[in-house]
Amino acid sequence: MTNNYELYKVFYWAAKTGSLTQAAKALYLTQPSVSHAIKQLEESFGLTLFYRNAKGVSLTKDGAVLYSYIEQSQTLIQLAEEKMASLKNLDSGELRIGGSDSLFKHYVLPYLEEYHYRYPNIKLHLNHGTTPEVISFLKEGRIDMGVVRMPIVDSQLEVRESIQLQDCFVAGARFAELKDVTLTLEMLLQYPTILFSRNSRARMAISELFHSYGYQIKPEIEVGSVDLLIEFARKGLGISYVTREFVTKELEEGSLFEIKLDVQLPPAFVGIMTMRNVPLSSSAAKFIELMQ
Amino acid sequence: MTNNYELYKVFYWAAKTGSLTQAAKALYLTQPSVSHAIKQLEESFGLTLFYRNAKGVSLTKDGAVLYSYIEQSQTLIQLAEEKMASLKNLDSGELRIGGSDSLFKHYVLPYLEEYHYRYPNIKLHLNHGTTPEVISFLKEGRIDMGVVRMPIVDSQLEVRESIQLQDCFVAGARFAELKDVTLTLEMLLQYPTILFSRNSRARMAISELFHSYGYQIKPEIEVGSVDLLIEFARKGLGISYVTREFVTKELEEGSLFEIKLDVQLPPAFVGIMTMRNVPLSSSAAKFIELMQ
DNA sequence: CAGGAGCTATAGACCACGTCTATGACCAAC
DNA sequence: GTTGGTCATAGACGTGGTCTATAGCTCCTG
Repeated sequence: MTNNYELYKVFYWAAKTGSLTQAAKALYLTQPSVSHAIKQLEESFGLTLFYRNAKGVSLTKDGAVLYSYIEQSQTLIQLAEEKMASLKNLDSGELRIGGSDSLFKHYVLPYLEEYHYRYPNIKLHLNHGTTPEVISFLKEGRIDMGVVRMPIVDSQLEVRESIQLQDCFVAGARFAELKDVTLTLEMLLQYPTILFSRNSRARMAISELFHSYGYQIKPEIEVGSVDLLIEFARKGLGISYVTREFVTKELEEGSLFEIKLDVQLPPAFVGIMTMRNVPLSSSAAKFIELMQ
Repeated sequence: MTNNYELYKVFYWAAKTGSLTQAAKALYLTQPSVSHAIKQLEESFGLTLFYRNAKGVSLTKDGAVLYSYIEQSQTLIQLAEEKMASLKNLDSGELRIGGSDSLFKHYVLPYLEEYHYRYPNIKLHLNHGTTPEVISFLKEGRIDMGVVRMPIVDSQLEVRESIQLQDCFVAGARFAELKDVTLTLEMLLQYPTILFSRNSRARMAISELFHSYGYQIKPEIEVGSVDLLIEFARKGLGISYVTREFVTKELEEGSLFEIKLDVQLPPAFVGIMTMRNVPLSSSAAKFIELMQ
């Protein structure tokens, strides 16, 4: 018993409308096609499904039994098709993004607001973690995309380069004497520094820079969040290494100022990671489109 | 959005087995056909349904949503097909018969026993009524077949002639003097007679017979059931007009004897009625086959 | 009662499309 | 590197689903 399921669609409409002619219209077929289809079903079961009357058809006992199953089945398919359409045009679905707290707060958030405004029925899931954590989230399929600092070298990942960030050292009023001075790395090391504690891209980048000049940077204070980096610098606890774009407000209002150095600190790029060879969900594709 | 539902069957198996190749085997297709089918579905939705891995396929988020609907839908269809098969081979279903009490008791019952023994899962419904009532049951679709006395003249009905019955007059010990006598109709009328009260075929037939000879038969007693006809005759309340085949036991044991007449009483036939132009249910077809 | 307007069934022709074979590309494991 | 598994692609083939045309039936109506 392995029927062409298409026949059930015909059966459903014939039973529902009580007329082969009406069913044909609903299915954009001709009446003989419907008649033929019903006959096929009947022959495959060895049962009569419809009484043929002068004014249409009506279900036999056996046909009514079949209908009770097929009706539900068809309804489910119709619901499925509607659901697929709503997923397609982002009337439902979800978007799962991984990244660091600071990038979320300072970079992704505005886009998320716009996205949520446009597609209010897409559920948003944000998973924060370090770059390696985000990468494994991605590989495990727990997120659709990750927003992290470049460079990323992983052949399984596809990385879209996004905005450029410039890290820098900033200090508050306590170190006002450094405002108009250009420091060397060596001079900087005389002051207490505050670095991000976790094994982040930014931390690694600055350590390497000092190392390449023969120095080693040992922070006075290590903190676990970008907000604390900023806060501690403002309070005068030391000189913080932060992303300039994330302290625009403080720099403008003067609560922090940037330390000028005689070396160029390396720029950083934000990358939007997705799995190579894994198709994007429409929600994720739309979000990436929005960010670019 | 009007898809070929056949594609959902392919999708179901692909998702269920996690492999296009396995799905192809389950459906007796080739792998490229399955691949093509899935692609069609994906294009029709504008969504990706599967991740293609080296060792098979796995559902995307969208695909998983679709599967949650389609799985149920397919299960229903499979249940429907099983149910149809069980209806076909009489593992389930019902049989609704209409007829008179006496015919049920003396004629249909043995067949019903055999039928029920062979097909214990077929539910039996017996509806008793007069011939016109049974005919309207049939026309209303409340029964599958009717067992009544002939003749039936109705172009909507198909009537299969069944066994022949012979009505006759019987009496008990009280009228022992009539045992070896052959009576004329006129002589018979001297005795008290007991007839069936309802407007039955048998009653009509005997009234007509007397009428055609210029007499009129007025029963001493009218009773509402065949059992009472027999009982009253045995008790000596009169001469009952009954169907000979229904009193075989009493005739054999001698509690009743048949009155010989000088005229031939008309024979009666039992007819099995079904609706012409309305297909028989398999349960009814089987029962009729059993009776013949 | 004849004729029309529904309905479904049947016959036969046709061509799209679903299926096939053959092959390619890719990946993982040995 | 080789082998054996996966899915994707290309192109050919032929069947089966669809069509048109028509018949047959029932009911309704003038």
